[in-house]
Amino acid sequence: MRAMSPPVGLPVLAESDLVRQVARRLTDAIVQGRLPPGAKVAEAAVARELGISRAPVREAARLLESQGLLRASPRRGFFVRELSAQEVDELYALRLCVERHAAVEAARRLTPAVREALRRQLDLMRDLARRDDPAAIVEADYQFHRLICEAAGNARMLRLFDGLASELRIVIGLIGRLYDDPQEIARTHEPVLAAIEAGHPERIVAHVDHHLGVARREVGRLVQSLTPTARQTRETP
Amino acid sequence: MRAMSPPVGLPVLAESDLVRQVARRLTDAIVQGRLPPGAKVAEAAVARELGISRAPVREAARLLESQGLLRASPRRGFFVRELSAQEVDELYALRLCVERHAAVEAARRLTPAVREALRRQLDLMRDLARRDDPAAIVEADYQFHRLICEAAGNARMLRLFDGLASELRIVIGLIGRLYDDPQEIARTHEPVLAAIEAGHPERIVAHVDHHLGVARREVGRLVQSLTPTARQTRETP
DNA sequence: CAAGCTGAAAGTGTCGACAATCGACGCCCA
DNA sequence: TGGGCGTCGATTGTCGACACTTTCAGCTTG
Repeated sequence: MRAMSPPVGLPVLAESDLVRQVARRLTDAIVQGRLPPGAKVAEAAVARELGISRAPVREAARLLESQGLLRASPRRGFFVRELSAQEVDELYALRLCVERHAAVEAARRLTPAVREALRRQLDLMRDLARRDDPAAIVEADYQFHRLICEAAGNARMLRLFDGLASELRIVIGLIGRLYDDPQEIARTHEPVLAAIEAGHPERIVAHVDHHLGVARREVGRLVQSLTPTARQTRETP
Repeated sequence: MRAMSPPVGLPVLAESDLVRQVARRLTDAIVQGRLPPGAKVAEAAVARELGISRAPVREAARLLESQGLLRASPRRGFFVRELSAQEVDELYALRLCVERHAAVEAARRLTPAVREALRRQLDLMRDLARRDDPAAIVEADYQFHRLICEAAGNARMLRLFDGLASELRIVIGLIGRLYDDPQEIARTHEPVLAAIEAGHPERIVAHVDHHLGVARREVGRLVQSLTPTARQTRETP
């Protein structure tokens, strides 16, 4: 009988939600590149490895499928999604739509706390660039953009951004280093933040367009080079 | 080496994917308003009604959850998502981002076939408005916007639009008639199509903004009136 | 008479099992 | 020798079962 004792601290022991945990682990494995595009995600193997049954694994896989991280092939199982150069380009087009609006909106309701957070994030990126830690830089880059989306005050938009970012990470996780010059990442973010602080919508849009345009071309080029003519693993669409 | 016999017709027999079918039925029930916001979706009941086991129902429910149609409450089950006025507003803000870009892009690559399809859709809406069939008008309205997104040539964007539209239909299905004057719907679409045909980006954005702005305010007002102070069914977040 | 407690019923979270299907290996035959 | 075909193992799709939790109606109690 759960008396639900006084609302003291709550260690919150692992709640029974196995599905979330499995989804999380699979997501991590994908964005970290441990599960490369095209890799098969066998239910039984995952279940064995985690010491659980197949049911939660299947449900988690469905979740990731509708998030675009996995692809379900009936009677054949789940595979890590393979992104063509065109699909990557489409994702960047969507990011552009979203982040333009987010940046303008973030500027409109900019608070000192948010401005400070953005500046700190930019400092962090500069610092990481000096130390040349590619994985951490990608993460910090993502966080900077996420902060802007968060500051726009639209929860649904933030969820969308997270989804788009996850999908892009399928390929970004593969690319060792995004830019030849790590320092350049921080530099290309500076005008975006400056424009947001200045609060001129046209300039914000222009700088977001330019920044994402650079990333779009850069990633597009790298993805193109990753897929010379065809991939290694083939299956029917 | 697959000789892949001569490319004769393609019967494409129906796949046995129960999960998709269940997801489809639940989606239909929700957007048609047969499952109102806050309604409980009991796995066992659905499984019994469809004559199948609970496993496919659970997986379908997960799918709809990540699409925003259902909300999962651990140990309590799935419920049809309830949208606050603010959430509806956020969805419209996202639609604005997406459809602005889609309309401009659709204009850039407008083909005679697409132009013809858009005109026919507009005619259909005018026709339905004269007959005063609210449900059909909402459907035709949705199709018009979808055609524009499709014409933009970005598959990922189309998927996003479908998702946003589904979520909005949770509430739109509740509202008997969206506009006092049905004829007005067709009229507010005309300048959008005209701007796309003319191909001036600024005018396209302006008209899309105006059209969606009207819908946003209208739906927002109706949603507000649907939720006077609190809802009937309450549960912990 | 209202509020809290108690027990049972219903429902969820997870598991193991079974049939159907897919892919691959090896065999047979031209 | 090379290609088509049957068989076998492995995996998926689905099911029924069980333990635990939540819910609710009825009873007890202040």
